Parts: sequence; structure tokens; C-alpha cells
Amino acid sequence: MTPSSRPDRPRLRRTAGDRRAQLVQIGLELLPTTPVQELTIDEVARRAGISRSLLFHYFATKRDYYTAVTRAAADLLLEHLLPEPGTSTEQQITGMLDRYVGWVETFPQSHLAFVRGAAGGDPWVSDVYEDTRSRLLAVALTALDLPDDALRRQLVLAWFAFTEDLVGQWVLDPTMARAELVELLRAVLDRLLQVPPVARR
Amino acid sequence: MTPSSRPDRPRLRRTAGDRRAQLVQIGLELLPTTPVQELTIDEVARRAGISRSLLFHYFATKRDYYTAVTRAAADLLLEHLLPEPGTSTEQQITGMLDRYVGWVETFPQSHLAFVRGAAGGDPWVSDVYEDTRSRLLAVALTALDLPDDALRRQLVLAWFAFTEDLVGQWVLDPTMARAELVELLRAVLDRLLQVPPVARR
DNA sequence: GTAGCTTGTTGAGCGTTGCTCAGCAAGCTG
DNA sequence: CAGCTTGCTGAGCAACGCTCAACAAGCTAC
Repeated sequence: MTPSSRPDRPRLRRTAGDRRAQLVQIGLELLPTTPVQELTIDEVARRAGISRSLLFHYFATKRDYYTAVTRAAADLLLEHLLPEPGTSTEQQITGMLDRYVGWVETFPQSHLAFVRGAAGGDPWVSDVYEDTRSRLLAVALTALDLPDDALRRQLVLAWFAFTEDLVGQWVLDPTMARAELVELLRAVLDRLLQVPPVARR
Repeated sequence: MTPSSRPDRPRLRRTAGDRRAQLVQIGLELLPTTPVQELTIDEVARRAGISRSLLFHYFATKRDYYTAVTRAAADLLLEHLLPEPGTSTEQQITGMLDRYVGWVETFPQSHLAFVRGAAGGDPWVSDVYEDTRSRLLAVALTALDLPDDALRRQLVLAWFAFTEDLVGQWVLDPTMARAELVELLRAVLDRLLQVPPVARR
């Protein structure tokens, strides 16, 4: 394109950590527009201004690469959702919910790509997704101050799926105010946790 | 491998319809073990005993092919779930739920592959998934004899996600009797449809 | 300063896979 | 058996994941 833009600059080296971080960062930027598994090594290498080979120096396999990218995305989300430890149960839960909705509102594409891509096809990536869900579950159970028997775990996880889906739809077609959405989700979880007696009679 | 198994049989021709059906069928058989997008044309052609080229005669693109396969899988599921028109509302809903759980119990792999693959990466395949959900929604709303305002649609769709997730977990770790699971899901839907006032105050 | 080492980096190239295209041949019709 | 339709194939191209031997940037030691 611009042939004289960088005629023969003296090829600079980065530290291993820098390069890795840069490559993952590029992956994160590509995630919203590209289904995870369709990231092409060529494209990433081109953006980073390096050769394909170098990418394979840092990530043995394409899978390794986009698994790392997915994990990074998951970590970002998780970090964003974590409640401040000091506050009350109610505030922690509502806060997480609210931040989650905000996140989806801010990066709808990104979030869709993550949820879908992560849940999709590749077992490796699914593992990252499962793991993230599981960590979130632990946080939620702690915040709710609930024991984590198998049934309750299942219910809360399924409620995650409910929430993910509803928020995803709501972003596309806001049928209510944002605060109401959060309140609704909170109410559903509340009622849900009162249901379990069904399984115990 | 077995060099004399079919030495020079006189190459038989199938009708276009037959061939298409056979190819889709092969795709359906491969679905449980293979993430949709990882179906390789070579493998399918090999199983069908035809050349790669022929597959492209019927499906212009690999995407076209596995979209067709996914749609076929979705149709199978839908057909299996459809309620008998004569029966009562309650029986229709419970029946669908029961058949759904049975389906997931019978083909856990297959179902997982469908849900994940369908929700995953590729927009084309996601469309099939969305479409199936939407058709199921119409059936459910009719069975429940509910008006389909936007909010209710969103809630029932989100409940689908809840159900999908919970049943998926339950199959891996049956925390209750099957009948109880169905009853629980039914109860959750019921309470959910009583919540909407939240959005209307 | 320069020899020497570590290690970030590259280019050439191989196998697989999605896809194209020109042409062959099965099986019908007259 | 001529002629037509159309199911079907093989050769081959481009893109992509991945390998490997070798180059060179930038540090340390003398």
C-alpha cells in the first residue's frame, strides 16, 4: 500500500512477554468482528507486523492461540463483574447484575461473540467458558451466602443462562427500563431459590 | 485397504434428490461426534463414496452443506416435540417438556453438538438456531394460549435457555427424578409468567 | 571493542482443505 | 445406435495451519 512507509527499519525485538501480550490484545480486538475459530494466523501476524512463524513460536497451535484470547476475554469480564467485598449481600448481587447488563450494553458485539464463540464447537474453548461460569458461580454463591449443594449450583447456573439470554434479547429490543430488567432478573433468582423444596419432598 | 472389495463396479447413478438426502443423512450421523464447522468435505465424500466435486454440485459451499445438515437436525427435534393438537393446554406443555428431556437423555451428544454448534460462531448456523427457537416459541405460546407481546416472548425464550441449560446439566448429574425435573421446569415457567407486572407498574 | 551466547525472528516449503472447471459417461429417448 | 441430459470425476489452484533450519538483535564477558 504505502511502499515507503517503513522501507527498512532495523527490525526491533520485543521481549517474549510483550509479544505475547500484543498478540492476545490483537485477538481481543478481532473477537467482536470474527468468530473465534475463524481468526486466521495470517491476519493476526499481519496486524502485528510479524511473520506467521513467530506466532507459532508463542502459541504452539492455532487452538492454543485463540484459547488464550478467549481466556483473556473471560478474565476481563470476570474482573469487571467482581463485587466490592465490603458491601451487603443485596448490593453485591444487584451490583454484579447491573455491571453485567452494562457490559453487554457497551460491547454487545463483543459479548455475543464471546458467549457464542465460547459455547460453540471447539471443546477447548468450551472449557474456558465452563470454567468462567464456574468461577462466577462461586462468587455468586458467596455473595448470596448460600451453601453450594449440587441442586442449587445447577439452578443458579441455569439462571445464568436465563440471564445471558434475556439480557441479550433486551439489548436488541429494550422492552423495559434497565433498572427494571435488573430487578426482574433479581426477582427471578429469588423465586427460583425458593423452589428447590420440589426436589426434596 | 481391501483392494478387491469393489474392483470396478459399474458406477451407479442416483437421482439428485436421493444424493442430497444421503449427504444430509451422513452429516446427521457425523454431527454428534464432530463440531459442525469441522465436518470436512473429504470425510463426507469418502463416506458417501463419491468425489469431493460432487458434493459441491449439490451444495455450492461448505457452509451451505452444514447449514442444511443443521436445519435437518433442527427439523427432527421440532417434529419430535410438537404436541398432539387435541389435548389440553397442560398436557401439551408437559408433554413437550417431557419429550424434550427424553430427547436430550437419548441423544446427549447429539443435542449438545446441536445446541453448541448451532449457537456457535457461524452466523448462518445461528440463524437456523434462532429460527428453530422462534418456531418453538410460536408453538409454546399457542399451547399456553397466551398473547405474544414482546415482553412475554423474551421471557419464554429466556426460559428456553434456562431449560436447555438445566436439562443439559441434569443429564450429566441427575439431582432429581425425571418427573420432578419436568415439574420444576413447568413451575418456573408458571411463576415467570406471573412476574411481568414488574414491567408495567 | 569484539567474541560469544541467548533468543526473538524469518523465509521457504509441505500437507490439507475448500472450491473450480473442463470433460467423461450412465441411462434415458427416438 | 444416435443424441441428449445430467450425475459424476480428476486435475489443479489458492488459502491456511504448521515445521524447520538458519539468521540476527541485543546482551554479557573479557
